[in-house]
Amino acid sequence: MITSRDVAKLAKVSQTTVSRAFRDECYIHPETRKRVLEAANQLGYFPNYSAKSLKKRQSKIIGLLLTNYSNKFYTTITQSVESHMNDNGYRLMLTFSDEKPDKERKYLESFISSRVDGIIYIPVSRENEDLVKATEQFDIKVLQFTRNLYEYLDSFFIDDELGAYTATRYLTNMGHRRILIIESEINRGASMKIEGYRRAMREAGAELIPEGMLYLNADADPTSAIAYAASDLRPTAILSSSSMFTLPALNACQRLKLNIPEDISFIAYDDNEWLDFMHIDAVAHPMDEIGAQISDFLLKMINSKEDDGVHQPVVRMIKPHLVVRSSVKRIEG
Amino acid sequence: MITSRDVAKLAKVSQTTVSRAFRDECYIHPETRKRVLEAANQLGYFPNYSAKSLKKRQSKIIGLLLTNYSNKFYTTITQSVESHMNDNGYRLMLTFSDEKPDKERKYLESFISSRVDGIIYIPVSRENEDLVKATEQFDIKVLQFTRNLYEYLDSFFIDDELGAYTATRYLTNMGHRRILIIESEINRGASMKIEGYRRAMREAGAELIPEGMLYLNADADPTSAIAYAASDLRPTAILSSSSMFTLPALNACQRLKLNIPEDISFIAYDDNEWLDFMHIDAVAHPMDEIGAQISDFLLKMINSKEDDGVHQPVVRMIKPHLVVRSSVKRIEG
DNA sequence: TTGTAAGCGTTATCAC
DNA sequence: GTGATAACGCTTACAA
Repeated sequence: MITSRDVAKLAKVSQTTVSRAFRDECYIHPETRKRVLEAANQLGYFPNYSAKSLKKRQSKIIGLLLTNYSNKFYTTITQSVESHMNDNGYRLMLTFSDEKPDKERKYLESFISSRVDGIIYIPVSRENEDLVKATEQFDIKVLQFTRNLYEYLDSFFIDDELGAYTATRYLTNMGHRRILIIESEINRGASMKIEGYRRAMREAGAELIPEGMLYLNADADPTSAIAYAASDLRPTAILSSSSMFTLPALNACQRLKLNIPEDISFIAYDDNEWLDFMHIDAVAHPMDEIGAQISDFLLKMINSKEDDGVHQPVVRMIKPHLVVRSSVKRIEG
Repeated sequence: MITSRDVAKLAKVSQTTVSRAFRDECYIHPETRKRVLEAANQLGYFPNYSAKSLKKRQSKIIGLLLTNYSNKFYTTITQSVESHMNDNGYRLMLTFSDEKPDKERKYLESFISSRVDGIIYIPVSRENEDLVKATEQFDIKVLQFTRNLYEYLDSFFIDDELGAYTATRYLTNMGHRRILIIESEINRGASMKIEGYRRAMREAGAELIPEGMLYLNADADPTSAIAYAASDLRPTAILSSSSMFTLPALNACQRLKLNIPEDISFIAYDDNEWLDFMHIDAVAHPMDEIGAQISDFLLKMINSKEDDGVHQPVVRMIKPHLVVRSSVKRIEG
């Protein structure tokens, strides 16, 4: 294994000088640097980041802890974040909690032991709050993403209330009153999407019946559940507020022989290219921006050294927008 | 920053003993370990992986170098690989070359400096062969994925010849003779998919005309190009052999008012859930398996220490299969 | 079973 | 500008 010592020997300089040649902040004679770099190249020398991290007390690694990749949203953000982080000299460590607190725990521990400089993560439960607090000891900056579980952490998430409101509002404006919204069971009681839905419905003077809000978990057969609920309620429109349920909802419509938009209107949450192909309206997120914004924000946190005083958590809302295509029909009240 | 020394002090043992308590291979009295672990817990101690890596000369990191996330295939594999690697105590470093040799170079360098234990990667060009060769000096195991660019590297890829053959063969069996295959321009001249297509066509005694093979690059308007080609050739079936062109091809059919399968049959390469929804036949890959297989294979490479002698490269082909739905109509010869 | 001491490959500090 | 020397926080002999 070639080390800076070997390079030093060949270049006839001290090991310290080799180290200097590989950092641009340092005082070093241009010619010396050139000689060192040549020697390094000749020997096939690559600096050892572990040693560097150990000494500098910064790993130049960002930990990304997602739940899974079920959603195009996460994969797009991942790639964007990776690109931005890399542009700034950081490497990305990728993990998935799978919505399981014990996996979240394992990964947070792993991040701490890796001495990552920052963590972007989708919190699963407050079960691992001790670890979140422990990050502070190691000067690891943590950014909550998507969910706002810890009130004292900086947070970056989609304004789902607005997203669902915008979609529902569009439906009510088009004359719809019996709207079925589908949401994940996990979010029951704390769903901002349901809040947005309610607000729009109230504003339109539409009746808010419990049957209009369908909570589903992924394991049960969602298509059947939706078909059942739809044939019961006979809604004029469906708002699939989780990408997990969009295809099942579409399937349910197909099973009930309900054409979109003739027989039923449809809006999906989270846009993608095949929804575009099928001319289905969707609540979309400015993905390119989001990745850049999260990255910049975390990098700023990392580079600021305000260890003193109380930290006022920053909460940044990302505004989604409705992409109108042709899956919503205007109907008569 | 709490170190093993602090823990040692509190537990009234030597620092070595603390180190031992955190590894299960070592001789240590159960009670001592218990005392140490308690002390560690009390102090909020987390072992420092950089120090560990430096000393042990293994980072327990796997570098994953993909081109991008345009394809569901890669995201699924990523999650699967991450999961398997984590089960075996490895962390995943994720990067994207974006098909650019200079980015590939930068990431390979980064992996080497990180002293990753293994690399799974989609090679972009042989421009960075020096780095691929350099990995050997650092005992970094490299696994090519998807593409077989270096004949001396272990390799894991989809049998695209078979995939395209199977799809085309199915079409010819259903009576089709004028089949338009769409392939990426990058692969022109070296496309195994085109090979498979040709073989099936030959076997069916179908005429192989150049117009039947459409090479496209992503930047130009693929929908128009496909629509143009289709209205020219008037194929009875389309085989979109790259997921990049599936939606454009579908769009082209829509634009030409060609219904599937009544007016035109269709098979897509790379399956996904919305193709299922649209009842479109597709060449699918055993994704769950693939992630597990790649991971196991790389881990075996890492754990084997056959530094001696010449290494016989292992080439593993993954067999895709055709998922028949209802986008192919039987027609009369 | 436990402790001592050396060293992994860097960077930081301080001379010169 | 450059070089010696001491860490960084672990693991690995080797000794007790």
